[in-house]
Amino acid sequence: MDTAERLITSTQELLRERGYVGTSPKAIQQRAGAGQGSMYHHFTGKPDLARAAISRSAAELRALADQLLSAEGTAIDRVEAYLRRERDVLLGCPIGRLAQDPDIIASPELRAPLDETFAWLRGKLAEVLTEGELRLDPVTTAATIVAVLQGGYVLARAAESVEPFDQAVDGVLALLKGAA
Amino acid sequence: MDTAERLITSTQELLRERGYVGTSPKAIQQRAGAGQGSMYHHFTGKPDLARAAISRSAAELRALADQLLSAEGTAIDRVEAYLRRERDVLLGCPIGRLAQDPDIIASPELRAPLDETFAWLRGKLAEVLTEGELRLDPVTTAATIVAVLQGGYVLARAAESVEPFDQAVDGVLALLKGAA
DNA sequence: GTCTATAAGAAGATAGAC
DNA sequence: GTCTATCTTCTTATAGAC
Repeated sequence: MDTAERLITSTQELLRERGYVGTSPKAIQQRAGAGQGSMYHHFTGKPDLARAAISRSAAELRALADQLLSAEGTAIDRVEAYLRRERDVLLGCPIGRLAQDPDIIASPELRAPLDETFAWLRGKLAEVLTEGELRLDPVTTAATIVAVLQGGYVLARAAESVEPFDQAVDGVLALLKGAA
Repeated sequence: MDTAERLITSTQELLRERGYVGTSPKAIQQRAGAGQGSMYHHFTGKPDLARAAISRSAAELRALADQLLSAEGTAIDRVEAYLRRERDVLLGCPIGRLAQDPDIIASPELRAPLDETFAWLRGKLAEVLTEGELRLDPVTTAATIVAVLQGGYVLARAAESVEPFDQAVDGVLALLKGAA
C-alpha cells in the first residue's frame, strides 16, 4: 500500500474513532507512518484528505448493503440479514457518526457523501419492501429501518454495550414481521 | 441569571452545537460574557463545566419526556405525542449527540448522564407499552422507539432536512398502530 | 468574584532543502 | 516524494493583582 493509500485508510479509521473535529493532521500522519511534507504533497489539507476518506467509507458501506439487500430470499429475510449483519457497534457507523460533526455539516463537499449514502440506502430498502408487497408504506418504513440502525449505534455507545442496539433491531423486526 | 448559571447554559448550547471536543473554554466564556478568571473560579475546568451542563440537559430532557408519557390517553397516543413533540431536529439531540464524542465516552463521569437518561427513557416507554397491553415485547419495542428518534436526528442532519426524521417517525407509528 | 498576564503544547499549515 | 524548520493561532489552563 502506498503512502497516499495509507493516509486515506488512517483517516477513515480516525474519523470513525474521533470524528472530524477530533482528528488532527498530526494524528493522521503518525498512524499512516508519513511525514507532514508527504501528507501535504498528496492532499491540499485536512478537508481534502477527509473528503477522500469519507467517499471511500461511503462506497464501502454501500457495497456491503447492496450485497445483502440484493441477495436471494424474501423482503423480510433480506432486511433481517442487513440489520443483523456483523458490525463494530461500539465504534459507531463510519458515515452516520459524522452527521454530528459541525464542520462536516457546514461543508457541502463533506456532507454530500453522507446525504447520498442515506438517500441511496433508504431508496434501496424501499425497493426491497415494495417487492415484498407488505401492507406498509415503503418510503416511511425504509426511513424507520435506517433510523433504528443509526439510533441503535447511539444507544449502544451511551450504554457502552451492544444490548440496546440488539434490542432495537429485535423490536423493529418483530414489528415488521407482525405487519407481513 | 448569575455568572455560574450563564456559564452552564452557554455550555449546554455549545455542547449541542459543536460537541465536547469542538467546544473550547474561550468560546464558552465569550457566549456567557464571562472572563477566564470567572470561569475558573466557578468550575475547576472544562470537564467540570461540561458535567454540570450535561446533567442539566439530561434532567430537562427527562422532565419533558415524563410529562408527555405520563399524560392522559392510550399508550399509543402518549407514544405518538412524545414522538411528534416539537423539536429542533436539525440541531440534534442534546444528549444523544454527545454519544459520538470520544472524550465523553472515555470519561465515566461524563458518559453516566447519557447512559442513565436513555435507560430511564427506555424503561418509561416500556412501562407505557405494558399498560397498553399491546401484542409486543415492551422492552425491545421501547428500544426501537428511542432508536428511531436518535437515528432520525442523524438522518435529518445528513440530509439537512427534517423530512427523513418525520418519515422515520411516521413509519414506526404505522408499525405500532398496525400491531395494536 | 473578576481581571490581566503568562505559558507550554497542539492545530494546521507553508517554505525550502534534499 | 519526503524531510525539517518555521509560523500563527488556538487550547487549556495557572498566577497574582484588584
